[in-house]
Amino acid sequence: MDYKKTIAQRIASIINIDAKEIEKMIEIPPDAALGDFALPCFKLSKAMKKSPKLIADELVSSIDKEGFEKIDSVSGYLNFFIEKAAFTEKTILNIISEGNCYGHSNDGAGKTITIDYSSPNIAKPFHVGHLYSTAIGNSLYKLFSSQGYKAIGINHIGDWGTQFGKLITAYDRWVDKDALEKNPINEMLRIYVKFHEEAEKDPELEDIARQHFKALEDGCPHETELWKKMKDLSMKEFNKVYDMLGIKFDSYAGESFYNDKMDAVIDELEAKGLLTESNGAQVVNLDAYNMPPCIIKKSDGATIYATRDLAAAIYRDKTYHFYRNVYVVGSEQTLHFKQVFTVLKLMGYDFADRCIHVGFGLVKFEDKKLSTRKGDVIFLEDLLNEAVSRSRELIENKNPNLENKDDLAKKIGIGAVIFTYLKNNRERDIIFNWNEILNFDGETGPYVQYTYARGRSILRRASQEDFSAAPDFTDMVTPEEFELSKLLSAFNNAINLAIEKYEPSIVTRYVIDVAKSFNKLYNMHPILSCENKGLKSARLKLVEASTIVIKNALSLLGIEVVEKM
RNA sequence: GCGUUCAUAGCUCAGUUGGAUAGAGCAACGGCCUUCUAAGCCGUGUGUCGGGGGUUCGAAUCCCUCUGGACGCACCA
Repeated sequence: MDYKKTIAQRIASIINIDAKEIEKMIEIPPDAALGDFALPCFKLSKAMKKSPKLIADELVSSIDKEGFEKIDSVSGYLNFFIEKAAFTEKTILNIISEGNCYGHSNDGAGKTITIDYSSPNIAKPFHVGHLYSTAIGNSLYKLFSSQGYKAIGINHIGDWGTQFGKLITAYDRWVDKDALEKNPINEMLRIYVKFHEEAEKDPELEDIARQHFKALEDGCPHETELWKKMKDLSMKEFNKVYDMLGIKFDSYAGESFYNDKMDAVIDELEAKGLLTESNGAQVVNLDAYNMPPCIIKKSDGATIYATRDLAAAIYRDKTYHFYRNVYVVGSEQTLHFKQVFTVLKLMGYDFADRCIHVGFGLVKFEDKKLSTRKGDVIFLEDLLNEAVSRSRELIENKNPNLENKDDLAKKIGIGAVIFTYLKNNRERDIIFNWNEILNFDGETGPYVQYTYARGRSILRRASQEDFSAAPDFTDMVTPEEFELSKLLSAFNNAINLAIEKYEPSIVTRYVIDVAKSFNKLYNMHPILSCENKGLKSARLKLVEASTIVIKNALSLLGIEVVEKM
């Protein structure tokens, strides 16, 4: 039964206020001792011209109490206590029958969501900053998919732009071809950093770089060949990281993919009278929107990222007919996306309103920013490897007899890193700290995985016992059992909120709560040695339901579970 | 200077969209493994919710203002 709805209907039948209005007012008390649901009567006070306390008192005496243990009136609040056994039984059995699909729905059937995430730049290292977009985007992909949306994961690879002019300039002068063979990203990073050092002394290099990029756009063979080579080498490296993370995309259409689609966009802007010339560049003036102009074509005739983003948005609309077009890109680009969406709107594209920029904070060191240009970066691969070897060490320490230790270490270590990235509000900056990210105690990925493994261990033992009894929930009334069941039943709320706010951390927080609640119960109430047969069986069901929810929730975050650890 | 955004315990952060005594984790200290995995559980302490106004029966949450930080502000992405 949907308690909020039921309560609202019963109250609506007594007083003359719409049930939906009442439903919105119902809340969950801060302390379970106060009740499971509550209706604050302060808002009703004005309309009914009575004191909140009197309203609550009158409702208590007249409301239908079926399905509730008791209903209290406490200082203006109407507090509802639901019948525990009936609730836990229904919740738990429902979760088990839905299994891997628990939490899923068809709410988004027929709607397509394009999600642009990860999008690293070719010829640059995939560093710890890139994981933010990658992890958030991947989780959103799974969240939307779980609700029946058709999600399209797009890796908008940064394989075009002025940086290639710089790289080609640097390649021509300083590349070490042996080093490039052995460790392509390192060598490309080295010459990219050297370019910026040299350009400080000799600004002419910047001009040469721009010329090379223009030549690339015009299809000159030398530039094109080098571009291809660097792209192939980079993609190989990126795919190594995606394999470690277990992430795949539906499309790798990067910036270069739109190279032949930009002229049409520029023509269209021209035809719609939106282009003006300013200091030799072609721009769309956005004064009316209190924004700087959006540059479409630079004064040297080359395009810029805004042009490519316009072409990409139009392409995605035509190709996917999206319901939402989501960009998981750092918050520092907020203005850029506002400009692009506004230009789309000015072009007459209504889908502009369905384009969403999902921003997130910076990953930085304690004292400074990560900077590819200066070479101040930590490779994500190094972080992941470090996390894996740390968890491998812990396994050796704590449980050396486990099988497949390497595989376990990988799932735990990488899961820990992803979990950390998805734990907090995405708008927050992440201050990169090795000790913190490699700490596996407390509210961490390993904690949740450990909880799952504990639950699975109990279920394994139970299945080996010669035990069978029909589950009987009538005695399942302790606060721990009831609280855990309530949490498990709230999985969908967490998912829906996460989707509404494009915020995976809501699911991360939720699964931490489930794990905490489970561990508390685990320590207080024996399960396998429970003497009441019916209750033991019911508790086993609760354990099973808990493992299902943990597994499904972690899966929405892109994290795997382990059976033992 | 303009714009966006943030400020909650020593540190890192939650806070269910305005509700009941503001909560976790880490760090510190103490307790719990001959009983289901101690990567766990239990206990102990700390707050002018950045300051000041306002709206409201009621504000960490909404509005204004000040202070401090982050990010952005046309030919990088």
